[in-house]
Amino acid sequence: MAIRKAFSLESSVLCDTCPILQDSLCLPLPAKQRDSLRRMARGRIVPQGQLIFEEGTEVTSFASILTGVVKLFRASPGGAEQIVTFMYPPELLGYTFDKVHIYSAMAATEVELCVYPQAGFRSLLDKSRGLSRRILEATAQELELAREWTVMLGCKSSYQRVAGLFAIFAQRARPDGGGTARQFLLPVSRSDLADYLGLTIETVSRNITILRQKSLIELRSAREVVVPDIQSLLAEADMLS
Amino acid sequence: MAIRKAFSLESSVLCDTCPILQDSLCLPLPAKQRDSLRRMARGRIVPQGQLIFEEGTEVTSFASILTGVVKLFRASPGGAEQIVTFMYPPELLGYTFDKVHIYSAMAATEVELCVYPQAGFRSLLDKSRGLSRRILEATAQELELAREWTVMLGCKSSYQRVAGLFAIFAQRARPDGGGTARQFLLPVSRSDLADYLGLTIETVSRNITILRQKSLIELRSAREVVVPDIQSLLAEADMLS
DNA sequence: CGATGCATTGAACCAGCTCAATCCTTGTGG
DNA sequence: CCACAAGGATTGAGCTGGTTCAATGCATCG
Repeated sequence: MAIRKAFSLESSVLCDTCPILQDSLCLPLPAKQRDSLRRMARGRIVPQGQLIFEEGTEVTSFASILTGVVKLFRASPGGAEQIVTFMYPPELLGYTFDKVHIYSAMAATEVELCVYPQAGFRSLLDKSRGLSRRILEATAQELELAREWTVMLGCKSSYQRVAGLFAIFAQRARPDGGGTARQFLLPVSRSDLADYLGLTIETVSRNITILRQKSLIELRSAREVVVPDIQSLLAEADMLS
Repeated sequence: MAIRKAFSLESSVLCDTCPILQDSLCLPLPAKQRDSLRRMARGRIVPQGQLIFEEGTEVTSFASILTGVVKLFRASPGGAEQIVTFMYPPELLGYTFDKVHIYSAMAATEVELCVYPQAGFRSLLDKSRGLSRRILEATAQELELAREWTVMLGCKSSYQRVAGLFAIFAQRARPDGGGTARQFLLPVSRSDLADYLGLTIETVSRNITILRQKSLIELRSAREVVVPDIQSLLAEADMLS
C-alpha cells in the first residue's frame, strides 16, 4: 500500500545543495568512501502524513533526514499510537541491526530524505572507522534523549510535560537573532503532541492555555509559537539541568 | 564521599573464571588487543546499595557488569528518583561521550564489575573495529529497550506496567529446565519497582496482589517470584510482539 | 455560506495518589 | 526462647489530576 509508493525514488541526489552538508555523514569521509556513499544515495521527498516505513516490514534502507520532521511511533492494537520520538535533521532514520522495523515512521511535515540502501551502507560502515564512529555517537545521543524522555514520562505532571516539550521544540528551533525570544512552528498536531506526551488532546490543550495565561508562551496561531524566555519554561518543567 | 571509597580497586582480574566470558568484550578481540584490554581491566566488587557513580561527577571509567544488577537513575530535587533502567550482565556500564555522568548508578544487588579506565578504553575503541562494532550494537540494543520503555510509560495502565515488568524479569532469568514456568529473585525493592514504573509503592503492591489472585504469578516470599506462563503475562501487558 | 477538521472549554468520572493503619519478616537483646 | 523494635510490604479510605464524553469555537475550503 502506502509503503510501495513511498519507496519510489526521486532523481539522483544533489549534494551541492545538501541542506545538512556540514553535519552530513559523507562530508567527513575520505574522498573514495565519500564518493561511494554518494553514489549509493538517492534523494526522496515525502509529503506530510505519508508513511516512510511500517512496523514489521523489512529493513531495506536507512536515510539521513535533510529537512522536515519525522515521527517514529508504535501503533497499539487499541488504535492509540504511542509516539516514540520525533526525528530532526541531520539524524539517521531507521538505523538498526534488526531485520524488520519495530516502529513505524511517518512524515510529520514534508520531509526530504537522503536514502542509502541497507546492504551498501552496512558494508561501508564496516570499512570506515570514521563513519562507524559517527553512527555510534549519534546512537548514543539518541539513547540519551530516549532516557531523558523516560524520566519525563515517568515522573512529571501533565503541565510539566507540556512545558518541557515546548522548551525542547524551542531549543531545536534556531535562536531568533538578538533577543532570547524564540519562535517556531509546531511540526505536529495536538493529537501527536498528546501521543508523544502520553496524555490526551484535551489535557494538552488545557495546559497550553495555562502556559499562555502565565505568558510563558504566546500563540500567533495554533501552530505558531513564541517563547519569550526558554529558561523560565525549562524551570516550569523542572528541567534546569 | 561514597564515591571515593567505591573506586578502590580489587586485585587484578581473573579472566579464566570470568562469568561472562562468552559474551565478554575481550574474547572476540585479536590477541594483542585482547591482552591490552585485559591489562587495563580491574575487578571490583560493589556491595548492595552502594553508589557506583553519581550524576554530575566526571567519567573516569567504564565497566562490564559481570554479575548482579545495577540501577541507573536520576535523583529529582524533590527527593523522588526516577529509575532509567536496570542493567544486567554483560552490559557495559557508564559508556558515554560526555565528560560527566548524567545519571547515577547504584548496585541493586551485590555487583561484580570489570572496570576499564576511560582513556585507555577509548583509545582501544579507536583502534579496534570489532570492539567499536560491539559497542555500537550494544548501544543500539539499549536504545531499543529505552524506547520500549517509553511506550510502556506512555500508554500503559499501572496493571499492564507491573505485568510487563514481571514478564521482562522472568525472561531475563534463565528458563528453568523443562516446563514453561520460570522462577526468579526480584533484584530490587517495591520502592525501586515503583520508581522504575513511574508509580507508587502502593499501586505496585496492589497490582502484584491482583496478578497473584489471577494466578499469573506466585510469590514464595516478597522477592521470590514464580511465573507459570510468561505468555499469559505478556498478553496481560499487551506486549505480545 | 455551510461543511469539515482541528482546537478549546466544560462537567462528570475514575485510575492512581496520599495518608494512615496493619501485617509480616528479620534482627536484637534480655 | 521470647519480646520487641524496625523496615518493608500490604491493605484501606478518601482525594485529585487527568480522562472521557460532549458541546462549542474557529479556521480553511469547496
